[in-house]
Amino acid sequence: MAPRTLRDPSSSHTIGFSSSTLFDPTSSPQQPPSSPPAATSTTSATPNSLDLHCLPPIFVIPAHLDSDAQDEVEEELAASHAPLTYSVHEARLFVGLVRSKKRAALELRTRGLWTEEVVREDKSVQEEVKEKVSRGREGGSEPPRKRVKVDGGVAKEDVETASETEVETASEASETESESAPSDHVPAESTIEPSKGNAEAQYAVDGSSVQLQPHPKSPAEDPPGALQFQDHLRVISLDWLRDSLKAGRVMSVGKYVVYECRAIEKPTAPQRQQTLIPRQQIQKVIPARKAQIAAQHPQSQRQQQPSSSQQILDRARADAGEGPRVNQRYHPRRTGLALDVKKPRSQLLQQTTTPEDASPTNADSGPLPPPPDWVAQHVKYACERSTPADTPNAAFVEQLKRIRLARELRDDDIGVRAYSTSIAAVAAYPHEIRAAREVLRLPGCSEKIATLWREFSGSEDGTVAEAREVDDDETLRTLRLFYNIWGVGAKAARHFSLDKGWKDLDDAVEFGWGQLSRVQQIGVKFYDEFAERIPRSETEHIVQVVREHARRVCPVDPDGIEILIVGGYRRGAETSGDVDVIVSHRKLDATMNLVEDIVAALEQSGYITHTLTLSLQGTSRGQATLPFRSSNGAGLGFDTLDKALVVWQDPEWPGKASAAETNAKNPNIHRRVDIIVSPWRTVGCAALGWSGGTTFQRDVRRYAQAVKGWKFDSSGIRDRRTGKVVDLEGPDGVGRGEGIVDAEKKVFEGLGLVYREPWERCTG
DNA sequence: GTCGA
DNA sequence: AACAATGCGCG
DNA sequence: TCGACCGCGCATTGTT
Repeated sequence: MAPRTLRDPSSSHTIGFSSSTLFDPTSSPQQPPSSPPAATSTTSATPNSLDLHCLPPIFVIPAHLDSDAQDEVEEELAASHAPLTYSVHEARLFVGLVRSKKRAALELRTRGLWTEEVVREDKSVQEEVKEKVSRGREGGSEPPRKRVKVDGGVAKEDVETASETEVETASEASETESESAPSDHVPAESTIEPSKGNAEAQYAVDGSSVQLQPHPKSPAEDPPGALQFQDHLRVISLDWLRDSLKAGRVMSVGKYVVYECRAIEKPTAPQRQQTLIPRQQIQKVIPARKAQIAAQHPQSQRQQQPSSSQQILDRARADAGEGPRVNQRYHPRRTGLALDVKKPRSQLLQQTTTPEDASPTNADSGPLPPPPDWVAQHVKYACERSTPADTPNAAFVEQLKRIRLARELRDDDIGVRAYSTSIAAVAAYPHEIRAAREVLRLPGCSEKIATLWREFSGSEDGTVAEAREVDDDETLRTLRLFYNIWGVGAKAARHFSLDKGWKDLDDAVEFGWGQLSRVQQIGVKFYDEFAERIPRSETEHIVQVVREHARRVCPVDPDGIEILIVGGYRRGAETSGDVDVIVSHRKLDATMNLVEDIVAALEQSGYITHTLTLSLQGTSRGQATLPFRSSNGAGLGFDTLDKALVVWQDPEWPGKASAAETNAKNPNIHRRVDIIVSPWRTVGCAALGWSGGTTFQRDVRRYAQAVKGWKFDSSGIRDRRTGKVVDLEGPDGVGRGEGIVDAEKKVFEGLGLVYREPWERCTG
């Protein structure tokens, strides 16, 4: 980690517009303060002689003003008889500590005032374009702008600021601080709070508009009172007030204008023909509008309600109508039609082996492959069938997954569940689907999925419109960006994007760093690194390190430590998004408090850089239930797992030694590692519970519920009625000579399920 | 979106 | 301060 | 036609 000089992270001056900075001409809010913020409040001492009564209604933007400073500003204005207003809608002039258009628009927007920039006519389009280009060059808006790397990216411009941000993030994140930072400044408590200032400082630094902004264009400055542009709103820098006070006269606002705009409708559902206007063109013409347009755009998602749901269904029907011969068979209307074809269909289901119905259909037909048993028998739980990773229908599954992602981003849990079911079924189907009929007989796949398949199979490029939206729709792209932050779910992503109007990670860092939770900050910090896939070899290495540390902290019987790598790795994936590893030990008490010890040891040796969450419920309850267990004869303690979700970075790298002087930083990618500690008694449940794909897991639970009346969890099984523990692994777990996988097999067996190899649990 | 009571 | 509700992650 | 759709622990936020 880069060395850094720190200024007091908790100092408010980066944000604070304190009285002293107000009147200090040298101090610019985005620079390290030239004077401490504390000190004297000159405010009331200066009775001013300005007369601002003929100004349009003024609104003071409170952002970055502590309440004192805000009061002060308002007092000054009031003393000058300025028409202060507290309604954004009434105001025509806005003053505040705002340095960029983007920021200005955001400030107004978050107060319910949506705007679009107005460009003075003396500004040619050419200039616009030029400006855009130069802005782009500056990094203000280039597209793949890799991140927000809270550290690296900014460091170029302002090492101090950037590295400070870096430090904040790190320190906040770490009760378990173990960065190689030589400076041990951090009181671990320095949580989230201070960093807001840093984010702000950083923003000011890279805010491209800083230099560009104050284009003193219109040389014909409007005198303060003259409003040639009645409907225009102007956001002006607080410097205007400061300078006016200093000069003792009302300065023309012209050169202080940060953002000139007009109010527009909050873009809501009804603005749906907007789709017709290619967004890119808008951007080309009026680049400065970009931010607003983007911010407005979110709502346009509604526009696809008619176009996607309804229309597609309609189209589906029409589509189905096109193929008259097979129409009804393909699209039983669930009510009547299904019955109409019921006979032929059930027949078909049972003996598709025979090419009986080969004749009727069109090109994509032919004898259908024999349906697997689970299809014929409508086996609906994914845990009852084999779902290998490689499916002949991968391309279609991919489309379905995109649609599911769109549902996730729209916070449609049920839709997500529905598509997951369909995906799992399609993924389990061993033949390349050649007819919609085949889709229809899959459990969890009905009209909609069949329709999608038709669209898919009929398309040039093997895609469907609804799936393309995830990439094409700007709203969804933005949502996805935020959703991909660890610790940000659908709710928060929508909040950031739709409510706050943030458009990219920079916005989150610049405008909302302080509103992010601790783990979200970590998630942002390592956004790019967490997105990197982990090859199997690295997973193995990481687990080896975990094993060594587990042994180290288990001195009584280090050889008794047993490890199983689960998650995607166990399912055979070439790469994983994270590393999941189960640690167990045959001795019951050996696993007690083991997570904490392992985590502590790994922090100690520098592998764990952050702890995202630590679950200790198992251990604490384990202790409590021990007596309970013995007294309760049959009943075993019901331990949940202890687990640690951590950020991992290998502290060793080639050339580390020589890097000491050069301040080279650890190039190893930060990884997400989940360490699960399970008591031996339930280690089979843990293995089962951590090895399958999501849908496989859900279906294990649904199956256990529906078929057995049990409540399955990766830490054990209970009977729903009696609440008693169901022990499938033996009172002390599997015995000598048997391992974790044996325990897992017993659980399958006890559940009445055929054992599925891990690579048969790839339900997506 | 699908299934089943 | 204690508790409840919500959001999120895990597979 | 209408409800159910995994189950758990932690962290944060809201309520009293």
